[in-house]
Amino acid sequence: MGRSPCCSKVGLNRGAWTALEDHILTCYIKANGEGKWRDLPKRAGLKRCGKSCRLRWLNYLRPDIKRGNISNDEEELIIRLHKLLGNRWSLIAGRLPGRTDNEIKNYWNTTLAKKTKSQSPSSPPSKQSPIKKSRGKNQKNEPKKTIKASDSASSATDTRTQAIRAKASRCSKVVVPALVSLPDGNDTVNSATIDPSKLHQGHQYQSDHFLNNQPQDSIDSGLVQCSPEEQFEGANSQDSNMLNYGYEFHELGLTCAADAERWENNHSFLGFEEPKLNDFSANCLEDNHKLCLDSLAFFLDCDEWPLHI
DNA sequence: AACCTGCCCAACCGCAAAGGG
DNA sequence: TCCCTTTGCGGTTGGGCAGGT
Repeated sequence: MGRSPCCSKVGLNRGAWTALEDHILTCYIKANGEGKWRDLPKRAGLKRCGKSCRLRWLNYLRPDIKRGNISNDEEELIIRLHKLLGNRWSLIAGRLPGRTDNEIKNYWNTTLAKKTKSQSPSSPPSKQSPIKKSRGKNQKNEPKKTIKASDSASSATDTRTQAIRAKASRCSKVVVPALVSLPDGNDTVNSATIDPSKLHQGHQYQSDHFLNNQPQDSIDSGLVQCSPEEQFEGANSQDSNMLNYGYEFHELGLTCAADAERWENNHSFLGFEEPKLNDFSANCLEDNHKLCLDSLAFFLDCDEWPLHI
C-alpha cells in the first residue's frame, strides 16, 4: 500500500503488517515500552522503519484501542468537534477514548463528511460524492482527485464557523505549581517538576491549590494557568491531551471568570469524569481515557460557548 | 463467471514542532 | 542561536473487497 518506497528504505518491509510482525512489535513494546521508535525495529528485529512501527502500534496494536462500531454519541461528538476544531484529528481523537486519529479521519472522510454535507442546506447534494471521486482500479492513470486539505477544511467551514486552530504540543515534564504531596515522604514541594511517568505509577500528587493559587487576574483573564508553556512543558501524547485541556480551554476563548469558576464547580467541562480542577491529580492522568461523552456534549451545548456554531 | 465501479481503511509521505547538543 | 534528530500530525494513496452489471 501507499506510495512507492523511498530510496532510504530499500530492504525494509512495507505494506500490510503480518501477524508475526504484529506479535513481535507488541511483545517488544510490552517488554520495553514505547518510544525510541527509530531504534526499535533494529532492537526488535523488525524490517520496518521506526515510523511504520509507531504508526502500527498507535493505530492498531495498542491494547486500549476500540475498533469499528462508532456509536451515535461518538459520531455526533466527532461532527461537533470537527465543527470546532477542523481537521485536528488528533485533538478530536483525544476526546474519544480508544479511538485513533487515523480512524476518526477515515470515518470522517468516508462517512461523516458526506453526511454533514448533505445535511447542510446551503450545499445541495451532488450526484457524486462531494468528497471523494472514484478510486476505481481502472482509473489509476487519471489524475487523482482526493481531498485536499483546503477542500476538506473548506467543506467544514464553508457553511459554518471557522474552525479553531488550537495548537497541540508535546510535554515531557509536568510542572505542578505548588504544594505537591510526594509519595516519598516529602510533604510538599513548590513548583515541582515531576516526571509524568511517576504520575502513572499511582502516586497521588495533590495539587489542591492548583487553581486556588492562580492569580486572580489570571482567572479573570480566563487563563487558568495550565498552558503547556506555563505549567506543562511539552507533552507526551496521551498525557498531553489531558494537560492541554487547560491550554485549549484558553485557546477556545473561554476567557471569562465564569468559565474558570465553572471549572471549579465541577461541571465536567472538558470531559474528565468528576473533574474538579482542584483535584487535578494523578487519578485524572490514570483515568485519562474515561472521557465522558455526556459532559462533552454539555460543553458543546454550553450557552456561554463563545462561538456560533 | 467475469468485469466494472465505488468504498473502506491501513499505511505511506512530507512537513513542522519539539528536544537536545 | 544554530543545527541535527526524533516525534507527531494531517493529507494522500492504493490494495482489497462488496455490490452491481
